[in-house]
Amino acid sequence: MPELPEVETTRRGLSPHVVGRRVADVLVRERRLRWPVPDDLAGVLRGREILEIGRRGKYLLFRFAGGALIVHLGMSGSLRLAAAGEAVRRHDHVDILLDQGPLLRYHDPRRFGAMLWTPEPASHSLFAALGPEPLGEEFSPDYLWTASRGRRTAVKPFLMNAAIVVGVGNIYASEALFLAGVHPARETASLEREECMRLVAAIRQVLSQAIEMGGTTLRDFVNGHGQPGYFQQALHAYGRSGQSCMRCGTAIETLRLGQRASYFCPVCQG
DNA sequence: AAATATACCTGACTGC
DNA sequence: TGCAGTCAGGTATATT
Repeated sequence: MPELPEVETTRRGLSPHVVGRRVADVLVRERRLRWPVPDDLAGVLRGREILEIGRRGKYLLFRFAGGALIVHLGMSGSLRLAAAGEAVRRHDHVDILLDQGPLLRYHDPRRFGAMLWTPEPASHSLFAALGPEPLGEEFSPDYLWTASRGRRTAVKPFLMNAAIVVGVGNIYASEALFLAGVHPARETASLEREECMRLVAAIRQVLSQAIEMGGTTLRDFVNGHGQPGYFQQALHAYGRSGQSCMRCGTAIETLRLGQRASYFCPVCQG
């Protein structure tokens, strides 16, 4: 599923191929994403030069003079380079044709993603309430400790709350809690400073390593070149219910928190 | 104010 | 073989 590492992998893969190029046209085959794709998107983008691809949390920002194209991959989305004339597959919802070379093809079976235009990305409402970037300086043990005071919820949904820290979804929350040795159902307010330190370090480590390995591909994700990631080979907890813990050998257990499956080792995360 | 539930959507899988 | 039901999950929005 596209969490921060998958979005960053896409950004890095696409940037060298599209920055500096102009949009020739936009072809929308299916506009029913999370929100409707703007019906004048082709008119807005045509002729504009892509200056940069940025990222905020799990949002990609294609920056142009005078605005930005916001792209979210949802749960099953991917954005990749395709050769002109390459066969269109089911769920290839949008093509962004460039002035030369391959085109950008947006594919999203579950259509939980989004493609929006904004003239003012800095003040867009989608970004207004987002917490700090997990790989940035602001996300520190002190920050997490302060943010966790008075919170009665379980720590796993707390870490998945984008207002606390962006980019951490179900897979990496499970992995970070395993690495930090913290039980996913632990009450957030009871976290000690030492545990906040371990959690910040674990989140940074698991996200960084996943980016290096090109993200996690469970089913749908492919990078900007259409290739899967391979961090799924490095997962310690996620999806390993009943299998032995890689640290102590105990069977990995699962429980549901906030309607989401959570995987943990009952001994290492006791 | 924070916590929880709901809606959106398709494909893979399970059980009858 | 088919069909109904369940689950997966990011995040905005509604409800408690």
